[in-house]
Amino acid sequence: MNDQLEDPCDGLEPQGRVDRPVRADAQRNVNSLLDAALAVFATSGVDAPVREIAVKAGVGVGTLYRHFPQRADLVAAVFRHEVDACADAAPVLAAEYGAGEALARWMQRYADFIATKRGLASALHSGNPAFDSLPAYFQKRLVPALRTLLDAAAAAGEARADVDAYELLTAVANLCMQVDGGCPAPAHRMVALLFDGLRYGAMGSGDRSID
Amino acid sequence: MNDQLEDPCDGLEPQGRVDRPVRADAQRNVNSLLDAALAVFATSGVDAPVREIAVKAGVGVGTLYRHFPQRADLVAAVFRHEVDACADAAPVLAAEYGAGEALARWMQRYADFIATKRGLASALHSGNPAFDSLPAYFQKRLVPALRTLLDAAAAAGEARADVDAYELLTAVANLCMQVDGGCPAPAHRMVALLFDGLRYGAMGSGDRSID
DNA sequence: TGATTATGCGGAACGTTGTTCCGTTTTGTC
DNA sequence: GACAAAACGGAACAACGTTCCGCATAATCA
Repeated sequence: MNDQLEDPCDGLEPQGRVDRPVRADAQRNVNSLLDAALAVFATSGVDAPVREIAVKAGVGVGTLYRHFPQRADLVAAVFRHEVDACADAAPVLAAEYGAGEALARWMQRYADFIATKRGLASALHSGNPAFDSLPAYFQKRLVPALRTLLDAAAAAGEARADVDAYELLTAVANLCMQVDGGCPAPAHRMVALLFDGLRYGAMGSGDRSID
Repeated sequence: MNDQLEDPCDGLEPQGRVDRPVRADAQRNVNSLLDAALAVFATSGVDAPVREIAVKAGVGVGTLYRHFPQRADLVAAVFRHEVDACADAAPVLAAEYGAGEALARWMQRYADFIATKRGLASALHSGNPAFDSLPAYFQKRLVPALRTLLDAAAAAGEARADVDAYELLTAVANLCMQVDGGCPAPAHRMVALLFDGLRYGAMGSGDRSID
């Protein structure tokens, strides 16, 4: 797969110290909106009314539309925000735990992320151009994050070395996509099983086939 | 897979000669609505406004909602109508052509059906209970239709005998799902390729593996 | 054929949605 | 503190799905 993709995300949150600084209240409201949207999407689904999100964020709908010109832009921003949070968890876990444990914990973290994105999956395929860049962003942020953990675990002899990060990512996604309802326990068990497979492969010669 | 499923579809179109006959104008309007909805969905997608469908059918929205209490019910009815048309084409083709040719033509017919159902695929997974029975209906009508053609072609030595109807059905569906845009030519070529695979298997011993 | 009645029809009207607009408020700068 | 630019709030608009009810009409019996 190709890593030399254009970055489809910028200019939303971080330092825009060119020309004019972002006003403090604007920055605060963007954060409030992202938090509120995340909470509302989790409870009422991605089809929840924008007004509900604006109320929960304590802003008017005009403010919402100032920062996210279309509803889908807000959905996409929340998605990117979550992808970022998941990717950023990787180095934190790597610093806090051993290589194998960090990998295991991140896979569960990623599984939780996927499990809460049921409504988004169909939105992604709705043909709305606001979602066009999301798959690439997903891949660009998450594949390197997992690859780093995977390589470290392999170097420490705590995971097999012949697993592709992208394939593992989609495998876990498919695994968690099946379970319905709010209960994450079955997905957790399946992911744990998969991780044990990684661990098992590290014990032998390393060229054992996965399937 | 199990064939002893409840029939999820009845009481919509055919003879309701119990108690009271269906009024002629009502029957006519239902047909007009199904025709209009099919045309509108094809041009504007399944998200087209109900008013547009009512206008095209030459009826008021009240009439539409009398026959289809919810928008999704109309979508589901159109889907079932199309599934019926596709399934009913099988015996017609079988009577008109030789076994191999009938199978080939039906597969193309089915591919065209799938190719025009892009918007429906995401609607199916939207969680709306109006769509719950559709996958079962799809399977119940189409699997036997294909199996009959497949068996006849195998008996005539024009197709291999070791292919499961359901698997072939989903394979063609996946094949046609990939292509985007209105051009059906690539899907047709892929399906033709698949059919040649069936034919090829018939020449040898018959136990050659497909993949 | 004409009267009767259940059945069906039409489209105005309602509630909810995404989105726009503009007068007012707030923020950063001199 | 004064000023301009930026951002805010929420009423208002348009489009949608759905409901409602007065009116039309097809089937039935005389």
